[in-house]
Amino acid sequence: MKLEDAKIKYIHTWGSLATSWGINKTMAQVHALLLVSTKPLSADEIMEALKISRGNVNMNVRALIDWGIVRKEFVVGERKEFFVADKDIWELFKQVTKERKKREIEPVLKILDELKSGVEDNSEEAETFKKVMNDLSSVTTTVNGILDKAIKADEHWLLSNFTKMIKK
Amino acid sequence: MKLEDAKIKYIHTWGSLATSWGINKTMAQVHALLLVSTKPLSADEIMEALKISRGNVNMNVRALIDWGIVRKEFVVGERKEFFVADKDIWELFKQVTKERKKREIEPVLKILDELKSGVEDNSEEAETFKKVMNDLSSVTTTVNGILDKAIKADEHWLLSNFTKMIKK
DNA sequence: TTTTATTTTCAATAATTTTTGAAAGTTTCG
DNA sequence: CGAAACTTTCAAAAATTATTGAAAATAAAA
Repeated sequence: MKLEDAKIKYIHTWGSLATSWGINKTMAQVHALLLVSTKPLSADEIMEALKISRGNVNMNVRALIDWGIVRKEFVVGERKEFFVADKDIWELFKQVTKERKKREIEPVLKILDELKSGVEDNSEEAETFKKVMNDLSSVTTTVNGILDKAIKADEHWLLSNFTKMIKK
Repeated sequence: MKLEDAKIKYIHTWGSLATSWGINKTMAQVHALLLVSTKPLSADEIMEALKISRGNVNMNVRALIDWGIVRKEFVVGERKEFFVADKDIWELFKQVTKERKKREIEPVLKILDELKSGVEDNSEEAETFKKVMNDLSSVTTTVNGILDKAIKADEHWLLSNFTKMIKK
């Protein structure tokens, strides 16, 4: 396969992966483009490469910066802004996990905790409900804690712990 | 809080959580409704509770059955079908993980593997690309393996391993 | 300061996804 | 078998989400 075709295939794949996880397709594609680029890219270059508008590039680049997975890079002799994505994939994974945890897990956990304790009723039915809320909260808290640990870990840690687990 | 209000709040919360993870809102709400119901529900009851059409109920209930988290239950003296969701939340978590892994992780892993080995080019640029694909594949494979382990585990296992990890 | 380059915003538009509802299909019962 | 009860399908409509593009804002250069 030709390098350019492989890059395009990767960018497409990343776009659909994002869609299936509730993330904007273009946002993922801009990130993918930067990730496989050997040099910082300007808004114009991103527009050209992905055939999207300036406004779209701007919004998605800002979102990526907000997620902490893309940053501005100054290029000598250039007035416009250039962007890069770090190539450390383990860091990328941790950062994405951290953001999703903050945005999409923790607020739900908060509501579950309210629900498990906020119902006064003591009927059989209410107890069943509270049990379900409690179990949802418990599993979610456990997963959340594991993700926390992963966020702080280095890749080697994860791999070695994983290997130990497997062997048990 | 009144039990009915708490149920409604939970159903709404689950719907938006689903949306943010790329899952149909109604599908999640039907599941949430069944999860907090103390008895099997018919299509008519689901329509009434969520104020949605028969077609919508049918499609989403089928999808939930396909995901393995809802099943039909026969009710004596009734001709129509009734549905239930198992209340074992750890099992639910494992089943959802299993399905998402199969649907949304493994196909991507396959493509990454093609990309990391399918580029003939040996330029500096091509090597950078292959390195990125390789790292993506490696992190994804590790995570996939951990999920595999979780799917096979019981809740106690996860909790105890997690506790051990934390202490290190 | 004025001009020019560049970035940002956001209302309008387009694309995508979800839902409806009625017709067709199926199953059960008399 | 034929009718009634129930389920499924899917084209059209509605709702949601994403994108455009031009005007406004900002920043740098002259």
